[in-house]
Amino acid sequence: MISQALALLDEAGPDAVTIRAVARRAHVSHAAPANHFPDRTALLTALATDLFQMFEQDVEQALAVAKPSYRARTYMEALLNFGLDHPHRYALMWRRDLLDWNDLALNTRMESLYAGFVHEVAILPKQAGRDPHTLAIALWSMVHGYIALRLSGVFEDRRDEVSGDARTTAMLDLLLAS
Amino acid sequence: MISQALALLDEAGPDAVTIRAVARRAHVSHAAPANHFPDRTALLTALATDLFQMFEQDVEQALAVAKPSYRARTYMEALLNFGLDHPHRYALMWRRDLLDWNDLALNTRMESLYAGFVHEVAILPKQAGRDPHTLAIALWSMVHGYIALRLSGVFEDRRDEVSGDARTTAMLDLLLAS
DNA sequence: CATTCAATGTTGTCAGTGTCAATATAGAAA
DNA sequence: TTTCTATATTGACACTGACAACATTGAATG
Repeated sequence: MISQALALLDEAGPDAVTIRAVARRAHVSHAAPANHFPDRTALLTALATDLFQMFEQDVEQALAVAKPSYRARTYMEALLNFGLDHPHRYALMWRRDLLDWNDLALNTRMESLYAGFVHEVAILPKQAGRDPHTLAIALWSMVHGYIALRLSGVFEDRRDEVSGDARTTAMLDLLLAS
Repeated sequence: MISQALALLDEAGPDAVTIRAVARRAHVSHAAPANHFPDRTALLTALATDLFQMFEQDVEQALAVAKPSYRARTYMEALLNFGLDHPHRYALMWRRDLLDWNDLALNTRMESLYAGFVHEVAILPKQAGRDPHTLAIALWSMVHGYIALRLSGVFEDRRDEVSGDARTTAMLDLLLAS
């Protein structure tokens, strides 16, 4: 069920992940999914939970080969890569109206992801007296906002791919330097 | 038509702004809106265009009474206030799947808004040799990301309203200081 | 004033959707 | 062999966006 939902998501975005479309793709009647997920929100929530888990694996993999002084930065670059490589997945993961934000499994994944990032930020050097949460939120916000705006197409006609990545690097430099 | 759509948007979010609901609210048959908007996307695009215009007026008003050295910051605070005060409006304005991103009127509004911000950033002091676009994108991304994450409810249970605003201030300080 | 015609509104229909109810089936547990 | 739980199916309902056919209205034109 979820694997078919993921395929639909990648192909045509969250809107295309309909119960009936998933059922068709699984060669099953339109009401069969109801036995596994009470409603569409539950299906999408389960899918998003898996996506958070997949992303966390990406991060762990990237951190494993990262220089000790670049761990926070590696974290952000992993987020950036995930978002730009899988726009539909990224979009779904933050769509409050489509997910059950009170779901335990989903919350656990999100907390774990965020806690990992805060930890990397907290062990950054030159943290003298500064609240790591504030810095973590600022950094996360910037990366999230940049991905969201790029996926919205806002920056699309203002620069090409290559210079965009260069700008991203410059942005991270800017904030981390401070 | 649009005023009813706005009312529905504020009450129950973008999903509630359906052609038929707008028609019902206007005491008109379900197909009447088709004479003014070819499809739902066109209706939502027109609504979003108006929202961008309304936001620009907010900004102008705020800038009119802002200290000369705080103009860029005022801009960002206006964005933040708009997003947090009108979550549904803000959400619609960046929903690529619901709007016609090639619409001329919408693009004009967005360009104008962005150009105004880049201008304020460009005239900031201590700009020595730095690309104002990079700084503008970084700042805009951070504010946008922060709003998006707060509206997603990610930060919800991590701090209360007041300290959240304090944190926002701290974030802006952080980035502008650099 | 009468006619024309473009703008706008109405009714009816279609396929697609989420959700529910009633029913069927299969397979493990007893 | 029987029972019962998990799962699948069929059918229905209300809702949606979209289209087609038709009605109304009112201003411009002769």
